[in-house]
Amino acid sequence: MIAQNPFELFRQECQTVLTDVITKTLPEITLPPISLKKTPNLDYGQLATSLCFELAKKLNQKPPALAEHLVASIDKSKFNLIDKVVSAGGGYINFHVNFTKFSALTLQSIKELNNQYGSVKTDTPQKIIVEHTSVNPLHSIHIGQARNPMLGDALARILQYRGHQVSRHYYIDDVGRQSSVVAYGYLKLGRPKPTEKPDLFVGKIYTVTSCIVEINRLKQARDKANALHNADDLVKANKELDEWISIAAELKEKYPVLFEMLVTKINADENPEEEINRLNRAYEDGQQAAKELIREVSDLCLDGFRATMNRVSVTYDSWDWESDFVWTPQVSEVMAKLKTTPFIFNEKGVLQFNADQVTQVLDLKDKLGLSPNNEIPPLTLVRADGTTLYTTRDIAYTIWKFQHADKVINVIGMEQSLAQLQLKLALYAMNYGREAENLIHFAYNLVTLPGYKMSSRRGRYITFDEVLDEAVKRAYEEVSKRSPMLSEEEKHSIADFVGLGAVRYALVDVDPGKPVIFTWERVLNFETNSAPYVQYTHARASSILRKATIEPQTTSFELLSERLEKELVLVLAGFPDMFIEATEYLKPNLIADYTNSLADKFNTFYNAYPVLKADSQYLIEARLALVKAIQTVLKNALNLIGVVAPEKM
RNA sequence: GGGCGAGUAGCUCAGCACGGAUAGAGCAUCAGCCUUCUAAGCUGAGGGUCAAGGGUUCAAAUCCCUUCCCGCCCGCCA
Repeated sequence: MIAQNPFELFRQECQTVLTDVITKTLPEITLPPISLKKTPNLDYGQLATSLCFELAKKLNQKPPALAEHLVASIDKSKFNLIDKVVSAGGGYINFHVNFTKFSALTLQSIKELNNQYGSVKTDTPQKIIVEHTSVNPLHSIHIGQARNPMLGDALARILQYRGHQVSRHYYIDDVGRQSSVVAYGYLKLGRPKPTEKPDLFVGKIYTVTSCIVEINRLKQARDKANALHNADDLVKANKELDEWISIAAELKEKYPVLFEMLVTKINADENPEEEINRLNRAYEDGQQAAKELIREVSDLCLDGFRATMNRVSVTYDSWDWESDFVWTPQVSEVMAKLKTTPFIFNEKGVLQFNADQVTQVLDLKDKLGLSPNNEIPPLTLVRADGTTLYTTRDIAYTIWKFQHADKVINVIGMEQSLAQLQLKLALYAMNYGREAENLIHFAYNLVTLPGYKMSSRRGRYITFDEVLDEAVKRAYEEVSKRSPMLSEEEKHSIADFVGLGAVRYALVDVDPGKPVIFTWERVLNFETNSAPYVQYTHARASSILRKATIEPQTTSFELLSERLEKELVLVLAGFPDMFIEATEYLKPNLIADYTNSLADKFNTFYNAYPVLKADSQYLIEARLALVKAIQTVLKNALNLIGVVAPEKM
């Protein structure tokens, strides 16, 4: 017999037995909702209900007596996966599984379903867009941004495994002023070919250009304030200028050649600021030269991003340019539609969206879980000069996404919560209620460096590539130390998946709501509770299977009678449950936790009992089947968070 | 001022949606285990007023209220 979710079968059986006995022995009460919880340990069975505590009061009985009474009245003839039901702990009813049958069911199911074990398919498959990463194409992806693709890719993987049709989208924000700044610098340099990894190359141009331009702008502001005798503005300008000049000194030292070149060329322009604004407007208008230029720089940067993400097996199905929504009528259509709603008002020539009014008119506060005194600030849609803002364009983009999907999950930092809420309310306002309800902001907290703030304008950040390089390097040292006999080729290949796995795991493992303070120690952990630990465990199981001279057999499961063996079977049987929870509640970190706890249990077992040298042929066969199942499940789970499950390491 | 997220062992974090049996891991510290299948491993020890106070309940780290503390957001930036 095979089951997609062995534990669920047991749960259903317990549920039926319990329901029957209550309706039979307590016909006078209406059947309460039955809650069966996993027990803290094997001694209490596998599932328990605390129902008697609640019923006892109603029935004016003591919980233990009630539990006894119910247990005594249970019809045992229906037991299949249930071994026994006992009352315990002053009122609990504990259900014990029949391990002979349950081990057989679980291990055979894993063997049979193999890489599909755990992938319990949803009854309601949907088309889902997961938008993630979406780093602006201005400089290399840094460690503070890398948490996003790690979470987004894990989400996409689990949703797909659940049977949804998932599409991974990258939104390229190329319309902002920043894109024009980098393109301007790139143009001044004569559109050079990158001499290094292209995103790194573009990043340097961006940092230096934006610094020079900023100093220029501030000098003008200072002179103006001086002329007008505006003391406040003068102080402000001077203060900012001081800061930028210190940044300039830093950059000049770091990239002397580039800096000199850009200073010379940019200062040759009468008004660099105006050049950039002109470029920006030309781009929004879709003028050919501007289009070619900005797309060219952006593409360079994106090539670099693709290379970086490729290293950690993250890929995308669609690259969506923000500019495409501006050049086509999509953004203007959204504006036209919004204007027909009563939620738009004009303030000094600026179009605003009254988000709060939407919550009132459509009575959404309660529905969206917003506090009644949470007054949502209005959103500016169109500037006085007629140009649109980021969130305005995002509305058009979101509507477009819903033309291709039933559900949209945006993996975006939680500092954008308000903007994401306003976006959702705009959908409601435009009568896109279904879309609004299926728009999910998957928020995560920031990654910061200890001691100082990561600053892209100072070019002061740790790139994701550096982190990956360092991880692989340290993994290599580790392999060389632990397995000096391996060939160089093998060492490098192991170092690669260990290092990259460690980083992926570390960024997915923590609750997304918690901030992560980046330390090398944290990300490059090779010990318990890390990808390398789980990978090592998988390799260890693989090693046993490789050395086995007999086949795993699925006949003598009653021999798996050690407590640890039973616990292992339970952990394996619980994989589908955990997977469903991780998917339905969008908690990829559960997967990482699960791999660790399975690895933990297996390693304890490994140290306590021999497999290949067990007492009897039958026991060897049964334990081999257990090891095989563990190997399969570890592999399936690791795959969901994009970590390689190696045969050897 | 308002909103959102967080506060659990010296440090990093699970557990909280759905209340339940002695609050769990790892790091660090200390003591052990490689002539049996991979020691990136295992065993054991110490370490907790679950931020504080109140409330609901047979039962609260978990639910409700108040307070404190930290981060983020409240732009004609993205």
